[in-house]
Amino acid sequence: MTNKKVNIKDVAKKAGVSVTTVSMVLSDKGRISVETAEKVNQAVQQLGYIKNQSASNLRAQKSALIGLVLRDISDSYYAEVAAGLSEVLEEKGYMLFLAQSGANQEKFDQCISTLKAQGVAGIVFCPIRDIGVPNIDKLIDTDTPLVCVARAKVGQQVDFVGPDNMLSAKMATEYLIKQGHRQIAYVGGHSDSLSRAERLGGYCSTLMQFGLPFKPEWVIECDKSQTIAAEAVSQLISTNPKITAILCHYSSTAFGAVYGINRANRSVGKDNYIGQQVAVIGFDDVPEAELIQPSLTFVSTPVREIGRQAGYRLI
Amino acid sequence: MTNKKVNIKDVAKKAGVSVTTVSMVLSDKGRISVETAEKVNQAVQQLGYIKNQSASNLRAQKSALIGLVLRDISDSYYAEVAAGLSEVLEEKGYMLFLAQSGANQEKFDQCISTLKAQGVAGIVFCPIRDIGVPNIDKLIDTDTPLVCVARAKVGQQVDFVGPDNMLSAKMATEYLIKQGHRQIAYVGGHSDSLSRAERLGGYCSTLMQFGLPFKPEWVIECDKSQTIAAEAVSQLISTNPKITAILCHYSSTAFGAVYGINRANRSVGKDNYIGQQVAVIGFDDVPEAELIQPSLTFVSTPVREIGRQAGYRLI
DNA sequence: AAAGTTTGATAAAACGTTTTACCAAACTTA
DNA sequence: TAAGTTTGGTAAAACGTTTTATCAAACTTT
Repeated sequence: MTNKKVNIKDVAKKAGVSVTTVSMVLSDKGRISVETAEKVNQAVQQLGYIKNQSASNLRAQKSALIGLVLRDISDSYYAEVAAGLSEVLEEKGYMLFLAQSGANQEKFDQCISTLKAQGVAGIVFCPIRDIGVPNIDKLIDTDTPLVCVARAKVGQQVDFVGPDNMLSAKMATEYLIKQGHRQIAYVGGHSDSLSRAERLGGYCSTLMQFGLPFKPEWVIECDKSQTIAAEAVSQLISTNPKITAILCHYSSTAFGAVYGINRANRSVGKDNYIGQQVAVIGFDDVPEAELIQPSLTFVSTPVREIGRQAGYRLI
Repeated sequence: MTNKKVNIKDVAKKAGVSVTTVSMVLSDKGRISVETAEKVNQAVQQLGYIKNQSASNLRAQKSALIGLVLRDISDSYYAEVAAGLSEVLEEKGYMLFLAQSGANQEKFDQCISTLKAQGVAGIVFCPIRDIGVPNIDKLIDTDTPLVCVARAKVGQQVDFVGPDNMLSAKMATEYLIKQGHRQIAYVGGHSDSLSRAERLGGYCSTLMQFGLPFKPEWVIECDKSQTIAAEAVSQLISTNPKITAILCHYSSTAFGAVYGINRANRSVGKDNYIGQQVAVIGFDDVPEAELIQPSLTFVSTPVREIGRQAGYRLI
């Protein structure tokens, strides 16, 4: 039992044809008769031949590999992007390379570099917070197509796919207004967050569109943690009892808000009468959220679709 | 501006040395003087040389690539595994290939085949439900190291990494018994699920260990969905009012149980007095579960660690 | 100073494909 | 039948590395 890997030469010998012919049969190029094709395919089958992609890529100077760089695949947002991307790539016969950049610039660059060494045909990346414009520029001057996937628009330099934050904030705000709410707060996120800026834009413009005032003191910046959000919300509605609805930047902010609202002796709900209840709308996708906390509403982002779009964009 | 990619030959020319020397400097092999090393490194820097891995792999007949095959990366369990695996691989200089097999056998085989074509140094896979033993055998006869990651032990043929389902069920059961519970049910999962069998084993043996009877009618098989679980639990505790605790196979089963318990006019809680409250323990990791539903307890599985272990095992 | 050894470097052969250029045989056309 | 064209196929060069065998020069030992 020879353990040597079978290569195209072995197949050629077995089929009684030349290496060229085998290659052509396998890649469906050139002119070959049905009989020889049949012979070759049989030989392939019998020997269990698997083409060596490294050799193929080397010679053909191209590959069917796509690189994906993201901070952490266990983040459900990124995982969803990866799933969507993988779906369409697979369909087109591409393979996906996964690289986790963590939160630091150096590792990010290294990921890109490694991917290029692998000869990827394209790269999809999710920028880390503090990646500056110059750094992105550094990536661009290459011949590898790039697509940037992010939670907010990061610049004009790169092909970009992301959610329409402004639109979803508009929708959420409009929904609340149409329910009769007039005092709507926005809680959560950091002031340097682009997605927050975009959503605030949608929030703000919708208020104006309906002739409602925009009050800066109703916009609260706060950390992602539930407990901090709970505290912030509790304080907010205690000092501003007129508030009847809250837009929450993170899903965790929304869950925290539930506790904050209870702590302030109010209750969470969609009913606007008596000003007792406070409506909460969160952004982000929370699977089965309505079952876990029926009183919460979420504006979902089609994250998987974003991944798919990135794939299409690349091809 | 020549757009041709710079290769090792260019570097050699620029540094005024041979190709061999460059290769040796870059891979830290052979004997080279510090000065030449310096020259080479400078040339690399100046030209922005990136090694062509395809060529390298081809010649060296090996690669630093690891393939990961799983059903769906957006499943948080698998995503966590991927993250753990990626962490340790990165550390060791390996790269990760991601392949989604979906739920069908054919695609699974194709994934494996593609990965082999890429010349991966090893494969980590999560078997899909209906992959039979013969199929796994088919994979084994290769020279590519394999590690199987699963929610339950799938056979002895392959190197296996997975959670200790029996142990966690033992712990959960013991915990409940020590809280004073005597009537403990197990709800959720399918009878052909191995992880369920393992957990039931732990549940059952712990009952016996404490001299408690095992009642088959307290073990309910049911679908993953919350609504179905709610219905099943409601019925279970209505017909068996003595039950004071429920082990739930999926986290969704646990969330469903909450509704089922309420529907049966009981309440969820850890207190065992009066037999009014019913304790619920779920398996699986639910991030921030205690904040979402403080009354639920979960036995967590160190999924990321499993991914890491798979990585170590492979190297 | 002759013989051995170490050091630092190199030319050339591989690795397994794809592609280019070319060819004989079999048909078509004039 | 001579000249062209199509068909089915091949030999050999290339892709960019790594590795093997080899070598001159510079030291060490006798």
